[in-house]
Amino acid sequence: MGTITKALELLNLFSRTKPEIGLMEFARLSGRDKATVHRHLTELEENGFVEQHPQTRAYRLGPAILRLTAVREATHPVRRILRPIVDTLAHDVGELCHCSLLQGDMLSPVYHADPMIHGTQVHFDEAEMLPLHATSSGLALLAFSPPAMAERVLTRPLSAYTDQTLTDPSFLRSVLADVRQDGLCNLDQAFDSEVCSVGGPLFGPEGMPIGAMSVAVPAVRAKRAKIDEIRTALRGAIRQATVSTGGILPREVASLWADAPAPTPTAQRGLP
Amino acid sequence: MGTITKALELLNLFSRTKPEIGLMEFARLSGRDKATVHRHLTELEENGFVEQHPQTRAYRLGPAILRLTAVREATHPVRRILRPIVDTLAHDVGELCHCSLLQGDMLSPVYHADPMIHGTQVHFDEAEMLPLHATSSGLALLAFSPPAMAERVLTRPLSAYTDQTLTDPSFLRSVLADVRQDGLCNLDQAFDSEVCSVGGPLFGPEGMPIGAMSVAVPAVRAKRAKIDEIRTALRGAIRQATVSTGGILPREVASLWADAPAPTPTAQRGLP
DNA sequence: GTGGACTGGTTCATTATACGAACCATTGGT
DNA sequence: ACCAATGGTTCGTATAATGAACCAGTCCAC
Repeated sequence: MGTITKALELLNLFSRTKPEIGLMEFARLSGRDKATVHRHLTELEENGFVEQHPQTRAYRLGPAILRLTAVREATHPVRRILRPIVDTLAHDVGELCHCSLLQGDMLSPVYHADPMIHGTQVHFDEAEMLPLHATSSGLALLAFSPPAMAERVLTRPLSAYTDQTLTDPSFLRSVLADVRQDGLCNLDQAFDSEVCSVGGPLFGPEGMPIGAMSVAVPAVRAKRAKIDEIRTALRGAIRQATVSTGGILPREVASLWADAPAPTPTAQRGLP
Repeated sequence: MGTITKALELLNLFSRTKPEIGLMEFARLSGRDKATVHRHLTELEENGFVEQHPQTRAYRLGPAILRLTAVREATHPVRRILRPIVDTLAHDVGELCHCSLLQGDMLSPVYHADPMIHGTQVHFDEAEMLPLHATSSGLALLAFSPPAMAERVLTRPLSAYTDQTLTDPSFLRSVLADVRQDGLCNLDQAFDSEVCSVGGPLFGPEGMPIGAMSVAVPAVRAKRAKIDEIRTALRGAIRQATVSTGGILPREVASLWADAPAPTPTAQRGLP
């Protein structure tokens, strides 16, 4: 593993619940020597990726990432475009929605919205990368990815996050086949033991999946009717998100969802 | 220079006008060997800091920075808090406003707003780091920084961006003394040959300057009355920004601006 | 106050790793 | 068919990363 990766991995140790980390804690969490971590941190600090609290000497994420995000969003405003779509979806279905982009073999959260209208809420940490094999987002994405990629992911050791996580490659292959027939992926308590989710793929300009959008529901509220409502709304949101970000819905998916409503939920009224 | 810095510096080559960069161009711009750059880029890509366009093979900023920004903003929402303040200021004075955070010996832009009500507009690239000695933001910040920092910056070679950039350390020291008397810094065409700007410092929780906010005006519109209007509005915005981000206005500045209006511009009406 | 158990930070000999000239493989233009 | 680009890879060399041992400051119990 290269030095650059070692340094950048330190940044992944920050999270919503751990926004500041001291030197020794960094060393423990990363399993590396204190001196090494210190050199990496000072170099990250010189470049503004972390900053050090002058009193406590703890480190936190620095201003450089804000600048870089502004640059990316100025020319490639994925987050800005997805935000209102996710907000609307979350409001319409009354549950937590989030979208992520593919990063290597994981999903990197981009935005999430929680309508907060229920007492129980699904917890979502945008710092946490999501595995492909244990989330509805991930399986939805894998289903429409090149077969080589799915194989690469499925033939690796698959960690179980709950006792319902699917870790059998051959069974997962059959799940992917189902998802290809359907366009969406329903998953029960595979990543979080009290959460059911429905996810679908987002496509890029070449019709390749580049990310996913999904709705997460506390298992206790995941009745059939609710899930059906979510599936309808999600299809519309995904279509809108894909088109708005400059992607194209592959023919196979477009025909699958030919009867699906347009993004405006009013289209549903005509149905029996 | 360490390997980490070499890799992270590649990210600074992206800008609003150059959102995608190919391997050879990276090598030219960074002055490093093609093989080295390629290794750095692949390692950055593995960590999601850049992504590669599958067809053109050019690189652009990746999804990881979005995730990290979300983590920082969730626990330390400087940008989210500053945005409406800068928007309001830009609207009130009708000119481009921006705020930046200190990063080493440079300023890292965090947000800017352009009311776009005039034909001529000041150009602002959030990718570009700002020098301390040649901007009103930078001098405002230096004026209230520990003397050791100002000395460190002023005794280095000071590059001239225009023929009016101040590069004489002793003269700059006198400018800083004036700024300390006044709280704000006016600068004419020191960084951009057709732009005048007024800047002031933002303070952190220990009363130390952590950034700056400024208004940039095309030189042709920089009449005395306009500048006075800007100075008044800027003082209010800076006070509001400092307080809202959890900082404290040092006593010296608070007393300087004791007669300054509260953030709401209505306070001005009572003046003769 | 003294001792001990924590921190954050630094040094320097060892060794792993980053470097770059030279090398393919493709592409696009003439 | 050729040349001039580009992106990408290889491998011997030399540089830069590593970590055990070392300070120094802080906190707390006794």
